Amino acid sequence: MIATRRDANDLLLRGSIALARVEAAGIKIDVDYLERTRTEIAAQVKTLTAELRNDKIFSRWRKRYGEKTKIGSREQLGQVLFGDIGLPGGVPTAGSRGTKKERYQCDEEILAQVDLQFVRDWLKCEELKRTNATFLGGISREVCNGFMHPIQNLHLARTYRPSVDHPNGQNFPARDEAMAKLVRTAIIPRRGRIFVEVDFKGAEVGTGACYHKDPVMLDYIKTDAGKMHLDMAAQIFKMRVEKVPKALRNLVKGSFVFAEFYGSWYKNCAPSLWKQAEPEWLAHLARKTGITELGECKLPRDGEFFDPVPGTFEHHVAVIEKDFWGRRFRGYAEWKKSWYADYVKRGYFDMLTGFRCAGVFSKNEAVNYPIQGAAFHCLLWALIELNDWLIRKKMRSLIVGQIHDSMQLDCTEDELPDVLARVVWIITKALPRAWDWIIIPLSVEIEGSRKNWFEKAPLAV
DNA sequence: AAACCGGGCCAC
DNA sequence: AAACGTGGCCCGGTTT
Repeated sequence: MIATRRDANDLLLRGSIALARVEAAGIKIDVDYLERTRTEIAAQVKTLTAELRNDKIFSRWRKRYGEKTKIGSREQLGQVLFGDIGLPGGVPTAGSRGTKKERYQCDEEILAQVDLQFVRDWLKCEELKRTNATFLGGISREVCNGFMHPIQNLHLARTYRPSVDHPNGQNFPARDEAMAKLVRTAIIPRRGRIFVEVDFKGAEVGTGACYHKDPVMLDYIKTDAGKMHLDMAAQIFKMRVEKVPKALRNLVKGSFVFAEFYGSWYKNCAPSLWKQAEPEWLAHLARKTGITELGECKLPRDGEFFDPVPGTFEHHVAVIEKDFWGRRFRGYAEWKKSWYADYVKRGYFDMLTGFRCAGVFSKNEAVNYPIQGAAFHCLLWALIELNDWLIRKKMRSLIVGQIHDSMQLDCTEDELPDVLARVVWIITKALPRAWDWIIIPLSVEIEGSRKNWFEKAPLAV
């Protein structure tokens, strides 16, 4: 059955009702830990700030800005480092708010190249301040009787994805181990329960394949979806697949494969890969190919195009990109083209889940929205089913959150096996039966902890 | 003082 | 021709 706009409306309504219950349930917070940690971090920030103020770079900063000196100002730091001292690396850009005033770009990537203790300490200090303000502070502000109740929105994103606010429970640190620990330790299950996270494996890649049906992609998905990142890493860095280090595979996954899926291109991917690659990977590539230079990677300007120079990494990535879309994932590329052409002709496009997007969209938007939206709708469908079942069975276990392709549960010990079995059944069996456009196998990853979100580990079903 | 905006950074 | 998609939120800086 093809999903209709009526189906989409029903999903939105039932989804809103289910998410209202998620909001009401709320997530338990270890308030003691939270407030203790906020105090500790504040003390660390104070110490670090005092050290920064003793540095001779800060004297220079102070001399220049006087009363206006603000130690948290990136604009001022950039001016001092790259303007006054004249360190290399800073790029002046146009100022904000239509003013012509130039300022130096001063993000972490640029600052990481400055070999000064002052700058390393400044970055550390800012990260701690940000963690305390955005995440721990954000939770603390919203805690009520030991629970936070983030607002679940289904009507804000152009993609028909969800968003969450007060606080945003979808962007708590995960990748940086230290930051993740600081924040996620505060998220705990109710007394005697287990905090569970159910994750849709490869939700977006799989949903994309349901649109374009690219045979190579389908093959990867049916055998081992992760293999494509390995293959691309091997191709780009001229290694045997078995020799590709995990970190390299992850770099290629993020900075090439997914970037390309979202619509990036070699002019952006090549510098990103080059800058993040370990020296030994680049040395290996140099031995194999003679490539020792990134290349200019100059973006088109005033109608002028700058061809990559053969022998550079830019050129190398351009060639691989051509192979990526012209051979490896040709079916995906052709789908993008015809999908966009159809949209331009009609002025709208429909998702596999029945949602219609009408309006002005760029090519990247028009090909990404339907994938992102429908991928989330799979999770939403499962969340609604699980919620209904929990109510029907008078279970005490609760759904407490959702992050696009995962849901967080707060399960009682006695219900845990049944809940997990049901969730697996809903996603892997009931969902593909309900939506026959799903032509790929669905699988889930389940983790949990009796302590807190950070301590989560795989759970056996 | 409030409103607004850009830059930056967190997640998927 | 176009060129990384979607959000929330913090801070600093500027305008109202």
